[in-house]
Amino acid sequence: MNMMDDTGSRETSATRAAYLSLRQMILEGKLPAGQKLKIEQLRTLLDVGASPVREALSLLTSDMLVERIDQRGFRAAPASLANFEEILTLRCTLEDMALRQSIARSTSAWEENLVLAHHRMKRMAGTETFEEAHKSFHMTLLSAADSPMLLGYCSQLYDLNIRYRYLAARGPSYQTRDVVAEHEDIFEAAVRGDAEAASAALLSHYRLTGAYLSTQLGSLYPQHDQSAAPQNVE
Amino acid sequence: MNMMDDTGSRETSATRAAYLSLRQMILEGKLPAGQKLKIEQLRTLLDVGASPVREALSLLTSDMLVERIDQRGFRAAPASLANFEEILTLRCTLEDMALRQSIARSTSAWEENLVLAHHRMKRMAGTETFEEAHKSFHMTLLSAADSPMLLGYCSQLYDLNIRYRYLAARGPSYQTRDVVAEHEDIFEAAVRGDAEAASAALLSHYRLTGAYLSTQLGSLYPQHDQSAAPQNVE
DNA sequence: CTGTCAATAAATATCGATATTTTTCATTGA
DNA sequence: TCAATGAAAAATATCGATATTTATTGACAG
Repeated sequence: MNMMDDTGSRETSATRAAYLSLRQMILEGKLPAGQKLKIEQLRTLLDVGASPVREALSLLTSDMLVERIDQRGFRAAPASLANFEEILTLRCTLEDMALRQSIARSTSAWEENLVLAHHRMKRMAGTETFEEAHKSFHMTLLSAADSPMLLGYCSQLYDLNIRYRYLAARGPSYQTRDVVAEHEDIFEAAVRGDAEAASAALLSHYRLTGAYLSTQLGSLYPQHDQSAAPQNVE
Repeated sequence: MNMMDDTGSRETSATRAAYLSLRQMILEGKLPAGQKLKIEQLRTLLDVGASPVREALSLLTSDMLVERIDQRGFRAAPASLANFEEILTLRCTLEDMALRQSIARSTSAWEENLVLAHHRMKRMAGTETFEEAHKSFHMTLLSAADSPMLLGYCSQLYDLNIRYRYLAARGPSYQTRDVVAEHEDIFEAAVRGDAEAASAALLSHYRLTGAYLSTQLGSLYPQHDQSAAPQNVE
């Protein structure tokens, strides 16, 4: 006897809850890049046992958001200008590939999903859920590609990029480019089935944002490049 | 009071040991694709507690060798012809990219490493450590590319591919192609600094092996795609 | 027969308590 | 003064014991 006295929801494991919280905190920079992540500290912060925390951190390793150092704990993955640029390059290559596949396999269901995702993103502009809708739009673009691993990489890289957006937001000024029009271009070309134009618009979108972020980040990272990100254990 | 009566060695954490063992077992097919991985079973098999096992499995999730289903445990990642082909495609794209970068940034140290890796691989032909030397050769080829994440993906995909080689080895016949000459071609072109030729040779190498594996696998997977087999062995 | 439901069995998830490292920091001997 | 050293403190890793959840089975009603 005991049970769900928590207000209605419940339903997830402690590990999953910890995973989602930690992930969000890292993406938003509440847990700064490179910072040591102490179990005991997180344990009390999230109010769960040590096991779920450890497991959540292990899981976050898959996302390259956390690094594990054998026998000496975990830390939030470091950030650097070089890492950001690598992410940008990889995204351009992989999303280009995925987008072309997706357009080539376009179906009416996909088209409809895309229309919806685009509409919702515009609707959400400025609100808290914009970030979510924005990712949804970009992933929907790619979703007709029949290649789960490729889509997984794209999703992962997208998230890694978010972290840099939050980081850049702390820099000097804020952007003023017409992102809405850029999305419109991508959207139109995709629905039209024009892979060439869609890809060009998408890459341009990323590169413009990338250039902007780079300058912002440049003022945060003088020039010390340091030890980038050795990802795989082993 | 207590202590290391284990014969001298020791030195790694239980989690790491479990990680390496499980990884090897999955790659070699001793833990068949799709199979449920029960904690208790593995706990006794590896002779460690449940925590290291769980953590190792979480870690293997990063490598896409294990799937985690919330609240109902882990299982070895399923295998399918479609998955194999996806891996092949991604490898071709990513290794092509990495190889070109690597050759573009070629240094004499890299050249020397490559000569060594190639020599060792030839030396090891037929022995137990060939697999290791073979991977080392391929990764050395790419190693001058200054892109840790890209190399991480390549390494991961390489490993996923190994699993299919083991699977295919159970199929009807065994290959008779001149793999040594193919490696020689790649090697020569790379040292010569001819990115175009090296890339062509590398992709051809992968596609030939891929075509061979596909036919072998075709006879193992009639046409049913996936959903795995929730079977228990023992 | 056949599908539903409750009781039981099995497995997963989580906690709390140690054992083992790593880190820190003051001390000592050149 | 400064490096080497060695406890003490802090943190990680691991175990063993439960709580929870999912899977199984068999009885019973339709």
